[in-house]
Amino acid sequence: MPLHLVTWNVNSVRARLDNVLTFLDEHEPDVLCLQETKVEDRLFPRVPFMDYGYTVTLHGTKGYAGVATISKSAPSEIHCGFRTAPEDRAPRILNTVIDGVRIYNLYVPNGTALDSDAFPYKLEWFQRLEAEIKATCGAAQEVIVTGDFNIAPDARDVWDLEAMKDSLHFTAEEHEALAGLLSCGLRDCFRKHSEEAGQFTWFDYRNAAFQRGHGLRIDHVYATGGLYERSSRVLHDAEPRSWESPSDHLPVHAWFD
DNA sequence: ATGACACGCCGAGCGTGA
Repeated sequence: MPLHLVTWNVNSVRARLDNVLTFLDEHEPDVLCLQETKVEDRLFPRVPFMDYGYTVTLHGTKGYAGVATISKSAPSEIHCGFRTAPEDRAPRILNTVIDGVRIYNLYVPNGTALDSDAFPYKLEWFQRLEAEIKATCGAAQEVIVTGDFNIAPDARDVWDLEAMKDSLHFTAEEHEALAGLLSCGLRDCFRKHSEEAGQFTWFDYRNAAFQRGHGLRIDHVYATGGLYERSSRVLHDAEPRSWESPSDHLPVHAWFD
């Protein structure tokens, strides 16, 4: 069964509602994984999504972080956050099974600054997720892990290598944490189709970064073996960036045959 | 570049993002 999945950090679903609905109407993906919804579940604008025929699955809180998985088929299984205690300090993980595929929709902690306590939290967060996903990946079920990873994997994924060296989103510790998470057989669908450098998914609002091509590739789609083989195309969609009041992230499409 | 820009927050600057 073919699958068209999109991941998009929308930087507030309410501030971006018109953009998101326009996008949904235009592309009709099977699954839309949103991050940074910045709204508690009872105030999420579910109705317009339901009017488009989608099921809305939420894990949010007031004002910051938050994830939502919008899907044509209703999930057969839903887990919010880590599956083992203690609870995460923010809503960042929505783990659903949709049409037989387990989909982890992630908003990875930013890390804030290397000398802040948010940085070790980011690294520990990856270790917890790795332990959880390793228990799943071994099973027969195919897995997609997608979302805003807040890590640029390698030199091709940053606009200024010198400036990014040893800085947040591009440290050896973060690269190790990401490698650990992926070591159970998750592979980068974008890199299946392109070795090109400078293909970014995030551009700072400041300093005309988008116009200058100053960005990072931090929004990713990873898949296990069978699904990775079925990955036919990945697209960083620049069109919504030209709309009024855009998100600082592009939506990333992933098609599976 | 301690910069910029944008979000939500019981309402004005501030924390946060990347």
